[in-house]
Amino acid sequence: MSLRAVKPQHETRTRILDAAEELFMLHGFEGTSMRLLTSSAGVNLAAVNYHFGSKDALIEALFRRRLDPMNAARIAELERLENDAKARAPSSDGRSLPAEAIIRAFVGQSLRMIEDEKGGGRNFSRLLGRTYTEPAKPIRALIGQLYAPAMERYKAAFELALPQMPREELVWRMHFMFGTLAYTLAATDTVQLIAGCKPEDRYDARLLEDRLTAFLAAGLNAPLKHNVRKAA
Amino acid sequence: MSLRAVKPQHETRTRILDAAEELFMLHGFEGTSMRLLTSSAGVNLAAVNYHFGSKDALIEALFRRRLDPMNAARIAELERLENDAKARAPSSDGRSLPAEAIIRAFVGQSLRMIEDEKGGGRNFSRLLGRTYTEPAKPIRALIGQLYAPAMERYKAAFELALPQMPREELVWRMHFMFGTLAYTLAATDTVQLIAGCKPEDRYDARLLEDRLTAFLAAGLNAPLKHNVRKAA
DNA sequence: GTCTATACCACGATAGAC
DNA sequence: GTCTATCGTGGTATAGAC
Repeated sequence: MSLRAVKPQHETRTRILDAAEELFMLHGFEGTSMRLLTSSAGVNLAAVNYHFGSKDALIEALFRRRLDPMNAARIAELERLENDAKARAPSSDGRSLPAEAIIRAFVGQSLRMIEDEKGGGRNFSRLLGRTYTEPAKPIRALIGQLYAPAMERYKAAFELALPQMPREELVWRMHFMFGTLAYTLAATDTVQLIAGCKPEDRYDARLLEDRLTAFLAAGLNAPLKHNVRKAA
Repeated sequence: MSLRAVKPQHETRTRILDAAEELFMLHGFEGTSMRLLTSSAGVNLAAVNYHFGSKDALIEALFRRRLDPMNAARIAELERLENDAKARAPSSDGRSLPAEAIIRAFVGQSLRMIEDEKGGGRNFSRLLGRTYTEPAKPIRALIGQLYAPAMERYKAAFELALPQMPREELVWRMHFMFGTLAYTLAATDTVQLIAGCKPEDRYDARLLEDRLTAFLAAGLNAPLKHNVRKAA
């Protein structure tokens, strides 16, 4: 057994990714200079270019590191719920779940990351929430691509849960839901628009999950107005 | 009577502001260089510094130009609704309005700007939606400050409309609502997370207002769960 | 007052020595 | 893997022309 300390694989890569997560969250992608980033990570200025190729490629690696496992967990959670429902009612024709359970499965994965690690997950959550509206098109495209598999599964689940809802209206309401989730993630340190709201405070992730799920489930199930029906 | 053409006051300022609105929307604040901005506006590189002082000061002027009238219109609209309600039921003790009417008054001001001008208002809408989660703290602080007067009035209106709701829950639900609005504004060209949604298409602002108002009103009026009651 | 030309330092990226 | 020098470009400041 060797006495030397375990040398983590790609330690430099990890140090860069962790520093990038925090600094991108604080100052944005363009607002974070490579000089600040590499000096914060304790690595050489050229290390990012060596390990990732460019600043953009670093950003991609940063999102893949967290988003791939997160969306895999989302899909696994949805399938677990569907299998449970099928086991409990084997005669039922579909794998239909209550819309609220689908919403909770989706948002829970994001919200739990807020209080997950000593800061890494929290930093990433805020960063992710902000990135839904990122101006740079390649980054938006990447996010869309990383979300696509989970998004398809959840969209199908919502269609099963709400067979009476026009498809176009469902798409809009899903759109609204992701907006609310994105803002909630980003807003752990965003504009204090509303007096009395202290978004800097420590969160009870479970309570926030309950609040957000209740809000979204009610919105998703809002009564259909006539003009909306006609447009669909 | 002079024959010379009317020389608009501060024409250079206006050209810079209009170009900045489009370029900041397309590439973000940090992603837009002063050299691109000034050449697009057809003005000298130093013109921004002369007329505004700095890039940050230009950003502030850009938001003030649209946001001050917009929030003034919001307050005026709310007061108009309240006076109408009072006139119709003079014996009523409060100026209480239905929550849905308050929501519509607020979001309508933003959504109508999407199809307002030949591009300026539309550009600004997207930019504004994205800026709620802007990383740069001075910009977030500015937005919060510009919204503050309208926000206070609308918060008071919601408190009148929903006297039974715990204050903390109301603040969270207002938070969710602004997130949804922000995302809806920004997402006219954002991530295509959901297959089948074509956010680039021309909007019917009135239809979008109906969809969004219905979603938000249902979320705001969502039933209160026991744990949320207890936390409040 | 308004605009132009130009200089200054920091940035991202890269090539090549170690 | 690391370090350094270097290139083109970024925001900013200012001197001076109109």
